[in-house]
Amino acid sequence: MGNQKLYKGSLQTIILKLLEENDKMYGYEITQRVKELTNGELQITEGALYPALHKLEADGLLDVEVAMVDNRLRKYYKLTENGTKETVSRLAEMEEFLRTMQTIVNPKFA
Amino acid sequence: MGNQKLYKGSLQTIILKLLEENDKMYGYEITQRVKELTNGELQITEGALYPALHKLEADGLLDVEVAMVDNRLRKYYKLTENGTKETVSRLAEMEEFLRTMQTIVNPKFA
DNA sequence: CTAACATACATAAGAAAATTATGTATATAT
DNA sequence: ATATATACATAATTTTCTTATGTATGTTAG
Repeated sequence: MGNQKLYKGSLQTIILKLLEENDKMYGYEITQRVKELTNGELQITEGALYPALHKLEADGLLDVEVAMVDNRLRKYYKLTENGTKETVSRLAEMEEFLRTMQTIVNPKFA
Repeated sequence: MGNQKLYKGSLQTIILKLLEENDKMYGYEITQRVKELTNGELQITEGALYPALHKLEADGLLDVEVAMVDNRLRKYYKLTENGTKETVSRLAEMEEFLRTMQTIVNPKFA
């Protein structure tokens, strides 16, 4: 993903959040949406993205559905029931984390 | 450190920030201050802390000064000139990261 | 008085999650 | 004809942590 190591550990949560909003998305689409959302700040690399998607699928949080569009392969991912539950708790953890980090780096606004 | 992988990548920045505020601190003190600041949310482990301090020192961002207090060894760390500069840019990156993550997980409040 | 807990350092083995590089293939624009 | 975009993938390596272990002293509770 991006250049900074700070994002390490948050990729799965980002993917889950996007799928919560968009019902189904394919890998390349996710990279583009993130780039767009963050004004280019965060560039998810393929070497990080695809293994992450495969892991989420293996863990039963995502289902995959293959499609051919314009003669190109696409793998659409969507949240499973379990994935939807897990997304809620991952987002809660993320918000807790963000609050905690704010407290540390900017105690005045905590 | 804590149990969540979200903190991965942020330990160095946390250490630098505390040293910016406190002039000089020793390892154990850092773990306690962080625990205190975060109401126990973030527990920095020794296996993460000491290698991080050694790396910051090796990179020329920290100076170390050994002391004996109550018959126990303490290694006081403080920012070098370079460390002070680096802290400013690391904190800027951290705030950018926090804003970006907020944008992603909570678009309404971006 | 002794066992647990706190203080204070350290390192080594292993796991997790990325980066970087590479590979395949099609479509479009210069 | 070449570069760029779309779309997937994996392998080698690096970074950063977790977990476990080791040394040593001081304090507190049963």
